[in-house]
Amino acid sequence: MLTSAPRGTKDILPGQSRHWQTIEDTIRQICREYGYEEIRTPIFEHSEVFHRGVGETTDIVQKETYDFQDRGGRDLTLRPEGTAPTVRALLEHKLYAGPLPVKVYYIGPMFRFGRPQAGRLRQFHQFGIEVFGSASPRVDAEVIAMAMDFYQRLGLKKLQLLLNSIGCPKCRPGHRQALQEFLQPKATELCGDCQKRLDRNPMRVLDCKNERCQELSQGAPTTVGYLCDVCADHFASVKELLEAAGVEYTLDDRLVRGLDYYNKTAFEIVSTDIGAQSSIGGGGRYDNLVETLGGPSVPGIGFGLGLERVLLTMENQGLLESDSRELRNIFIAMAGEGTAPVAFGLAQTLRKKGLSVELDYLERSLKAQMKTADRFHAPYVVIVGQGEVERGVITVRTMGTGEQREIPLGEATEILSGLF
RNA sequence: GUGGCUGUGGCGAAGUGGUUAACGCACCGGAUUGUGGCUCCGGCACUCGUGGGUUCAAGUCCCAUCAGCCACCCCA
Repeated sequence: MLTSAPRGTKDILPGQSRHWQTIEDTIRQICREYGYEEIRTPIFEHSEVFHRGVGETTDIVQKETYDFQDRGGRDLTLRPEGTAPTVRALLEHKLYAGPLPVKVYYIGPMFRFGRPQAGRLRQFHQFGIEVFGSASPRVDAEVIAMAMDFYQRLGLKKLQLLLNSIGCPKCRPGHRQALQEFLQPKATELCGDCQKRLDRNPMRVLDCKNERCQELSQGAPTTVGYLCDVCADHFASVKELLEAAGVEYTLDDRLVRGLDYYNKTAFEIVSTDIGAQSSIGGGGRYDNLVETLGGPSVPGIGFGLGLERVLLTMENQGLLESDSRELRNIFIAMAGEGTAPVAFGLAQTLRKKGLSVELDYLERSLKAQMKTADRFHAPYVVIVGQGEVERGVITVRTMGTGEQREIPLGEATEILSGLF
């Protein structure tokens, strides 16, 4: 299949790349305003980074990673998410030893092996941020508010912010036990996956999509019901701060994120406009991840937003302009012997003045060149004809009105750049 | 990994097993002399995803395979 991109990957063609650029511009802008600096990590890491970071029991690690060995026999993995690599970099460069908190963002491709469908690719892109070194609920609130601000700037509508707290290692055992006791009697009726989860990670039963499991877990003990004082206070503060910032949220006591490293605050943003994969972003606090990866005890929190899903939502909400062609300021048409050097030279000087200038590369008829100029929506066309060249002038045609006038070649640069 | 639907020119889309595979859009060229947008005329398919098979004959039937789409699992 030499002529098709690998399954689950997509070329971003010129008509689309414009939209990516506007999203990226928005990202850079918002990060500047919130005080986040970019970090760029490799797209592959030693496999252990993800196995230990994301969690061995996680679906992502168990069946979705792109693992390979390089020629030196190293076990490597294409990154399926951005947090673990960021933490690795934090440790490697001891960023935690500098001023805290450390606030970074990243944009880039992620890789997960799964069947492609609407809003799901094997190579997709995420915009994520991470904050290290503060356990304060202020950071939780800022991170969440920033995510919502980002969507808002792009014009996304009808989004829902789901919020939950899944507690910490102190309060989780209590909840875990209560949950297991609640589910145990019904164990045989749960789906296969959940029967395994019951033992390993019973929380996950709560957000199982299986209808029967949903019914069975009705009324089950929730994480918020078992929060320790510290976690409860923390959660209350996060909510209070969000309200103060005017960020609307929906409490969802079944929201349990799929990555093992989360604790306390967990959130997810969903859109109803992109098919079955409704989540367009999510994140949470991970106060133990840095330690898990062999570093000091440094609290962290962050989010990861799926850019394809953002784009999909924008598309389905009619937020993308359909006109895909870049505009040109000036098109230079030429016809006849000896006109090419004049046209070419003029194009260069105009470009150096900052104008977007197009000219004919196919040696086509003047008529064809005019058509091309029209397609570029060039407001002005410069016609360099043999007669003009001999007289030391060029013709400038205003496409909107069809008016033409001749100007001396020597003054062309000044006059033309003065039009913009 | 599982399931459903689909696969004809750059795109969209016809095509009851049997001559030269419609049409639309896009693209290219032309409609007297160097000029756009409208109109008109013309041009543009030696693998009908690929490989097998059935048949006198297959784009049209069967199988396999690949790919796309959608859904499940899970997630962004």
